[in-house]
Amino acid sequence: MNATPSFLPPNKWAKLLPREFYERPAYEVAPELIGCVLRREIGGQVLRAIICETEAYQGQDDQACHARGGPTPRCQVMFEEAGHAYIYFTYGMHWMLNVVCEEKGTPAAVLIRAIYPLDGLEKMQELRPRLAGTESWLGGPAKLTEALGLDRSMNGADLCDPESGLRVETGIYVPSEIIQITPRIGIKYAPEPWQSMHWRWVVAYPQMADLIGQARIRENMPVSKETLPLTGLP
DNA sequence: TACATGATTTGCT
DNA sequence: GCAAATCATGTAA
Repeated sequence: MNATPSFLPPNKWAKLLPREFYERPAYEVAPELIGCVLRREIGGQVLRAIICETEAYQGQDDQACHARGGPTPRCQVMFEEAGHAYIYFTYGMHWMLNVVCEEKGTPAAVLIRAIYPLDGLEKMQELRPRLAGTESWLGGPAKLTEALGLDRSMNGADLCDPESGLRVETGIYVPSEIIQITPRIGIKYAPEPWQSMHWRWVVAYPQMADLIGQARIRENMPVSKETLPLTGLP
């Protein structure tokens, strides 16, 4: 990957996505999150990245969803207010980042599977030195949580709080033609039709790089006519 | 309390 | 292309 691009416009243009954005089914939120900016503040540093890949997990009917059996200590957050982070541990070593959707009581979340770095590359490489610099070093749900320093301690974090160390901002416009829609990854245990539901949205890295170079700012998010201004930006 | 397994990554063949 | 790594979680007992 090339050096940190200064392609995106100044941070002061970014808007925090409001809670209403998340208060709908995950399969509606997931494609809308493509192109949005994930913003992390850790150790006094700001890390930013564009969301490239998402998956939707929707409701107790969805047999691939952690919440299919009702609330448990792990997935409790999915039943709570939308706009919070659901971060869980799996395979004995990996943390996964999700964004909680839907009204309280209806479990739903969007798994963030890949991001493209904008700012704070140095810090990300420090947090995740193994493959830093290679093309896909943030292309994978466990890779990005490591690079952003996300773990249990950020589970339940409010992504809509301007003071939060993890939040989501408006980003770039991504034409729907370049978004691939496929079945979800790693859920072969799930019965049909859930295993084959096309609830995964992907933009390939090279195409995302091109888009970021063009920096077409996405002015209007579908649900959020009113967005909250960001504060305290460097 | 015990046990099977996973929204994965990596390295080796 | 395949299998090991590694442990919290959930389900069963």
